[in-house]
Amino acid sequence: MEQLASVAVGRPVKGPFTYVVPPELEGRLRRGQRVLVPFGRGRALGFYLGPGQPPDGGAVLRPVSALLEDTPALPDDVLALVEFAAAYYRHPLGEALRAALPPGLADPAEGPEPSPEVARTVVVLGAPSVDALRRAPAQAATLGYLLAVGGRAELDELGRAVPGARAAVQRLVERGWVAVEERAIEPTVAEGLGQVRPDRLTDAQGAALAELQGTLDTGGFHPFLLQGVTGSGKTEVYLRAAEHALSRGGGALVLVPEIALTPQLVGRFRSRFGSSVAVLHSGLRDRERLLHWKGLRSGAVRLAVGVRSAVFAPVRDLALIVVDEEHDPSFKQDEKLRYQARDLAVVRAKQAGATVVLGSATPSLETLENARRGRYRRLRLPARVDDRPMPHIELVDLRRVRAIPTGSDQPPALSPPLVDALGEVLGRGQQAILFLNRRGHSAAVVCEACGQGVPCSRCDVSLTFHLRPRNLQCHYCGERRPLPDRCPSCGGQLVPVGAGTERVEAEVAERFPMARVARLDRDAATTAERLTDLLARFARGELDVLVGTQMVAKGHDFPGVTLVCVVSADTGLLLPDFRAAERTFQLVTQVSGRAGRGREPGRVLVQTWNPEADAVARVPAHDYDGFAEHELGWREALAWPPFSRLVAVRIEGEDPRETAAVARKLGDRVAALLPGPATGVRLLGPAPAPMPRLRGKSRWQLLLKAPRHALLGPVLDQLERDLEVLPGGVRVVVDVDPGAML
DNA sequence: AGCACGCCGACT
DNA sequence: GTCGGCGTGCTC
Repeated sequence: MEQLASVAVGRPVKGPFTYVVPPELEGRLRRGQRVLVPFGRGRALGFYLGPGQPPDGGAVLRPVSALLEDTPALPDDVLALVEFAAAYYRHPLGEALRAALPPGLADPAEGPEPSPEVARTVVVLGAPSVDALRRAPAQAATLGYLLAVGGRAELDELGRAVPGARAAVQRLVERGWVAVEERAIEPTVAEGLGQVRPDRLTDAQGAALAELQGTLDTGGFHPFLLQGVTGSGKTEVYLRAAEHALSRGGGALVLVPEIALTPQLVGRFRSRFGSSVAVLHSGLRDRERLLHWKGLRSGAVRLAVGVRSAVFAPVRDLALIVVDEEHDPSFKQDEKLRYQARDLAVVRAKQAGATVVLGSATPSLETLENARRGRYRRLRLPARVDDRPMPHIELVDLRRVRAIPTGSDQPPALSPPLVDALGEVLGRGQQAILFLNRRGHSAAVVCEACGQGVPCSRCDVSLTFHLRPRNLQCHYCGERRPLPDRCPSCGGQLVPVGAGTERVEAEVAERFPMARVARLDRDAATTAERLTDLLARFARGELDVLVGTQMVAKGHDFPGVTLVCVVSADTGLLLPDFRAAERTFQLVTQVSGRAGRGREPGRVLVQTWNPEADAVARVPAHDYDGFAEHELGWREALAWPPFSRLVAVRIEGEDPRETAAVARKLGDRVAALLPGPATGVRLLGPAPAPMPRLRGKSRWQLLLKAPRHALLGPVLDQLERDLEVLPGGVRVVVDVDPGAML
C-alpha cells in the first residue's frame, strides 16, 4: 500500500488535501516542511502535516511533486500556533501557514533567493480610442488616471488609486497602450540611534524588572501587564528583560505596533543588541526580511523585534515575549487570517512556557480585566523617569471659547487658547505637536443653499476635500474626483466644513508665518523614507510645529516638544462602536505623552465639544484607572467585551436586495442554531453595517455575543457548512474577536 | 488564488 | 456568426 501525505495547500481552500508520497520521498517527510504539490491545473506551495487518509470522494490521488527543504521551514511550535490560529480565527490552514513565512519562502518558487526588489513605473505609450476600452472599465479608469497625472505613475500608487489597476495594467501592456519600467531599489539598513544605557533604573522599573527576571529564572508560563505612564521607561524594562532572557540562553520576541512609526524603539534595540537582533516588518526588502528570518530559524539570532506578523517568528527556545503598546488596534489583522497578535502572543507564551509582558500606558480593557481577575500579574510604573512631571493637561471647551476669525471664510480650527499657547512656545524656541485624526483639508463640502454634500458614488459617506492635490477624496474607497464649482444638485455655493490636518497646517502657517510647519499623515508621509525623514528633521529641531494624524501619537520621544494640542478630541468619540470611548481616551493620552519628555515641562490643550464625556474628562487628571472603572461598569451592564466574546459575521454583496435577503436568511439560521437563552449567547442583527454601502457593495452584519468563545464554536461550524450553499454574488466573512464594529 | 467552463452583448 | 467581457465552481 502506498504512503499518503496530508498537505495544507497554500491557497484559500479549506481542509488539508491528500497526496501520494513518491518513493524518493519515503522516510524524508517531516511536519512543517514546504512541499510542491499539483493543484488543479498548476502547482501550489503546500505544507506537510503528517500521514494522510484517503479522501471520501474517491478522487484520484496525485503524488507530491517535490520536497523544498529537509529542515522544516516552520518549527513545531510555530506550526502549532498557526494551527491554533487557523482554527480559532476560522481561516484555511494552508493560507495561514503561508502568512507565517517571510515573503521569500511563502511563494512556491524553488529558487532559494528572492529576486532583487524593483520599483515599477507605468508609462502611457498611446491613447486608444474611447471605443476600444468601452467594455473594460477598469482599463479605462487606469488609463484615465495615468493621463490625469501626466502619463506616468508608480505601479504601487496606481494600485492604491484605481481598484483593479494591477490586472488592468497587465492587459494594457498586452494591448500595447502602456509599458512598465523597472528599476532596482537599493537595500537600506536601519540605523541605530546610539542611545546610551542608563545606569540607574527608577525604583518602579527595578521592581518590575526583578519580577520578570524572577519568572525568567523559574521558567514556565507567566503573563504580565506592565502598566506604565507615558515616559515611565517601559522600553528600558523590556530591554533589560530581553538581556536577561538572552543571558540565560533563551530567545525573546518583541512585538511593536508599527515599526515605521517608532524607529526610535527599534533603534534602541539595535544599539543595545547590535546585529544580534532580527527586525521583521514589511518596510524591509524581501531579501533582508528573509535574512533576518533565517538568522532566527538557524538559532544564530535569538532576539526578534517586529510588527504583528512577527508573532510567528521562528525564535528558538522562546523565553520572553513583549507586546509593546498592547492596546494598539494594529495588532488585529483585518483581512485574511484575522488574528489578534497580542492574544496569539499569550497563546504562544503558554504553549512555550514563557514569560509574556503586555505593556501600555492605557491597557486595553480586555488586558486590564485579565489582570483584575488575577490571570495576569500587574506591574506598575506610576511616574516618569528622572522625576519629570506628567504634562499639564487642560480642556478647551469649544462651547465657551469664541474663535478669532482668520482671513479665510471658514471658522478657524484653532481656538484662541491654542493660538496663544502656540505663540508662547514658538516664542521660546520650543516645539509643538498638533494632533487631529482626520486627513485632508475639510471633512466635507456642503452647499450653502440646499445643505447637500457631495457623497462618494460607491460609499455612503461625504467626500473629503483635499488641497494637495486639490480634489475630493473618499477616505474609505479611494475614489477621487475634481471639486465641482457649484453644488451638483442646486448650483449653490459649496463651502468646506470640518477641519482636517491640511487646514490646521495652513492655519498655523497663516498665524505664524515664521514658524517652520510640517504635516505628518498618510498623504505627507507617502514612503517610509519620507516618514523617517520628517521625524528626524523634527527631532533635530529643523521644524517647529508638526501637525498630524495618529501617526504623531505613537511612542516618539521628542525632548524639544513642550506643547501638544489635540485639535478635536471628539472625532472618534461618536462612532457607533462600543470601543469609541476607550480609543479616544487611549489616543488623547498617548499624544499627550509626547509633551514634556525633555528638561522643560509639557503642556497639553485638548479642544472638545464634550468636556463632560468620561473619555475626555478623565484625561487632565491622567486618570486611567477611573476611566477604566467607569468604562468597565457599563460594559459589564451591557455584556460587551471584556465581559463577553464577539464574533462578527459580515455579509457583503453587489445587489442590495439580494444581500439583505442573504443576511436575513443567515440571521434565521443562526437564530435557530443558538443554544438556549440560559447560556447567555445572543444574536444582534441582522442589521445594515455601520457603513451600509462601501465600494459599491451593500453591507450587513450579524453580531454574536457569548460569555465564553467556546459556546460559539458549534454555531459557527454549522454556519460555515451552510455558507457553502448560500451565497450568490454575496460574500460572507467571519471575524472572530473583531477589532472595530465598522 | 488561478483557471477552467459558460453565458452574454457587440463588432469584422 | 466569433470575440472577449466576467460570473460560478473546483482543485487531493
